[in-house]
Amino acid sequence: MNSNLIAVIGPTASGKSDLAIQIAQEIGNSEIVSADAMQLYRGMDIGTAKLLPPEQQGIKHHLLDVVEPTEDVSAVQYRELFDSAVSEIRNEGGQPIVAGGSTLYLAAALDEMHFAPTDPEVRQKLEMQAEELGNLGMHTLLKGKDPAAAAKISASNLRRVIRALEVVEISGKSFAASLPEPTYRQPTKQIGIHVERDLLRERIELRVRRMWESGLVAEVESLLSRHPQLSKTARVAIGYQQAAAQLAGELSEDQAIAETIQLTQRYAKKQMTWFRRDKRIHWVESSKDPLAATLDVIRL
RNA sequence: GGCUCUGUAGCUCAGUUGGUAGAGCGAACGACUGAAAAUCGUUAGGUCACCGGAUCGACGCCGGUCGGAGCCA
Repeated sequence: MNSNLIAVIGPTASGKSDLAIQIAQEIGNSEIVSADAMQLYRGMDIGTAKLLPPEQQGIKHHLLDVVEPTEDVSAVQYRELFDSAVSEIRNEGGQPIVAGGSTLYLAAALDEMHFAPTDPEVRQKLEMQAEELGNLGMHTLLKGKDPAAAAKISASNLRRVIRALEVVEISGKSFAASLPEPTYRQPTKQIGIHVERDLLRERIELRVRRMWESGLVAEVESLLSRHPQLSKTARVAIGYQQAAAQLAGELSEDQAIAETIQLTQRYAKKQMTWFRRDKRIHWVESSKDPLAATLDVIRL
């Protein structure tokens, strides 16, 4: 058909996984590459809405269950995983279909992004320094070393201030605090699934309730018994924090579910804010035969 | 029936001795370059339950009406 990379993106619960499978079945000879920060983790299935093998309809899926939940995966590491998955598929003459909603991972995988290097020691040093100097002190420090970055980053956003200082210290160069116009690394068709707001809210609520019915709490219990210390990323997975709080008796089941629904709604909204900026995305309406609309875009 | 407490933003609540109101959460919008399901910013919401009174002036004082909660009969 063509050699374009196909990417299905959209907010949580918009139906990316299903649409990706349908596209794969329609096109044939296709494999799916997940772009989901949490589905990377082994043992985190229910709460990440991961498709289990029987649900994968015989379509091969990549980048599910590839790291332990005690590990962090940076955007650059994700890109490496992504590149090897894509070339593996291409080497066999297959069509890769990307599906996922982790915005920074998608950008790293699909776009030209030049990430400055990182150094755990430098960062740790800065984090300790931040405890003494506070947000304002760190921001002042950044102003001295990299005024351009300081002007773009709010003093209250300590995380980004520290990262900027880290980059300046390691590379001696200014931290690029603004996102560039995105450019694909290779020819790509991005399909965005748009779901009408109220409908998405309902879907999220339903999905979260089903997670509890399907045993998310038990999954979290067993996950934590194997890995008491989850990685920084895995630890903050929506639903997992709440199920853990329920296990600890800090939240009732109703509260845990309600909080998870709430956080998921906010997450979906944040994803949409990010995606809206990308004018290259071809949006398809979830309620209007998205598969047909997608095939039209792909065949263009 | 009596006594006490209570009615302020969608929700939970702050509001000093009277000068027409704030926070957190939520919502909408946005930023985002090695943690991204992260981190952070902006904005919009209130005839302060209702009616009357005293006062130059009431969310705040007085009286009443209607809702809540608790205790005692």
